[in-house]
Amino acid sequence: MTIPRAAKTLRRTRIQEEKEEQILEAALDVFSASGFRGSTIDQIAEVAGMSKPNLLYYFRTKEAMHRALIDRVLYTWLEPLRAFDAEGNPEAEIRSYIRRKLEMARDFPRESRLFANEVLQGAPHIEDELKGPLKELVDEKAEVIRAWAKSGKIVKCDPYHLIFSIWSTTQHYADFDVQVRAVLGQEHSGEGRFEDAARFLEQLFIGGLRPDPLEA
Amino acid sequence: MTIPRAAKTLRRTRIQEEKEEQILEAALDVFSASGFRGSTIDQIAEVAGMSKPNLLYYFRTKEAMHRALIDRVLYTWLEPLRAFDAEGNPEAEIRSYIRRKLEMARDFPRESRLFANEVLQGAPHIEDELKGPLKELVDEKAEVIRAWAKSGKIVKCDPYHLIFSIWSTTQHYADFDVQVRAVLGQEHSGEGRFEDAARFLEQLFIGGLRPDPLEA
DNA sequence: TGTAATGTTTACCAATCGGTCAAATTATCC
DNA sequence: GGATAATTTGACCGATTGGTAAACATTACA
Repeated sequence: MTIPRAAKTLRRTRIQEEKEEQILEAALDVFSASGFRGSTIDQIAEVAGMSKPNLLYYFRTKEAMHRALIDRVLYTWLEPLRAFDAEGNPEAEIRSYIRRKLEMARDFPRESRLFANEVLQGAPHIEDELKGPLKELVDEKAEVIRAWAKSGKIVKCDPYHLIFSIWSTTQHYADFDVQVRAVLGQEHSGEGRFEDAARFLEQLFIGGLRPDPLEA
Repeated sequence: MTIPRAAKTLRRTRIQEEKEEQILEAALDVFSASGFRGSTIDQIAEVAGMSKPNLLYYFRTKEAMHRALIDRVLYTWLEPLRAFDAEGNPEAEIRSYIRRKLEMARDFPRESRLFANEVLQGAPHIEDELKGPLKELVDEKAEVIRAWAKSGKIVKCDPYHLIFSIWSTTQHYADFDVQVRAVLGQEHSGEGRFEDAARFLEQLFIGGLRPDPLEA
């Protein structure tokens, strides 16, 4: 009798690697475009170019596919924030954080939308990740920012809301891409909008965080 | 033979008003939480407290319900931007725009999520509204901002990206509420977070848009 | 090369989907 | 109060949903 599920095998074969990769790629396409509830296994199967039971051979359920996808993407997604360096120059750190986040919005919009869909619908599948690893990382970086503010390197401000504002402004260009393009019109919808956005956001945040000269 | 659809009657009865109201209220609950594809008529019927065929007596299709809901909410949603006054003081106008948008995120999060879901998933049902009325309104207000920048009342910047950044930072507190609360932790998840956000955002935007003293 | 494990597919299932129908119930108005 | 229009519902429809069973095909490896 054969062991019916790839998950139960101990060593992963070459085919397993390839097919799981192929499936997660398709799943990213579909989940990011329709959210968990709005996506169907059939859609993913079609995009992946294989039969539905074949998908379910590699991932027992729709939830398992979604979870595997999230696990795979989450670590990478937090990389820019992790790179935030306490020792660095505040202005340069914030500038490069904005730039990195904007690059991710441009180059990995599906990943951004995957999380956006999930969080927007109440984060039923990633609540633990938000309250655990994400919160810990943000707490750590918020402490860095707080120290910068205290020492007068940047203006006194709430570090959490600063981080939220960088997240929201940058991810906006991935998550609300259709709206951004609709408003900018055809003539400004080229990739140049990311450079314009970078210029504006750097100006906004650098100017808005410049330490108050009266305090010192 | 009775006319089978309420939509075909010329005068709306009291019952029609009430039930349509009741349905749209339930539809807002469900659509904002799961997006169009992820929502079902049965869910809406249950929330509305009536049978599915009864819903379909007032709105022939799921799409019709969604459309009616969007039409009803869109105008109100754009009210704060419409109130943006060219004659006013730039700093005060921007400050009050931020405040109004934040109030809406706090008081009408479902409306915010309704649009967020829709836009996030490619805006298949509101593309026309985005490219038409929304774009026109934004174009008009962008011109106002551009004039302020030109006359040195605020720093020279791209007005469209300024508007995007106000939208994204404020709506973030509605659309990503779960994430905001998870990161802030239980102790800072009271309604005070909206005041903290308002304080930070006003500081950021007022500081970031202050005209460069070197130019004048 | 044989064979056991791995991978793939066709056919299918019960549950749920959006939506219809006709019958039953309720409100309106003379 | 009775006729007529408006409203409500249970039963139902075909299509789609997530997922299964089992036969079939392929691969890896001795």
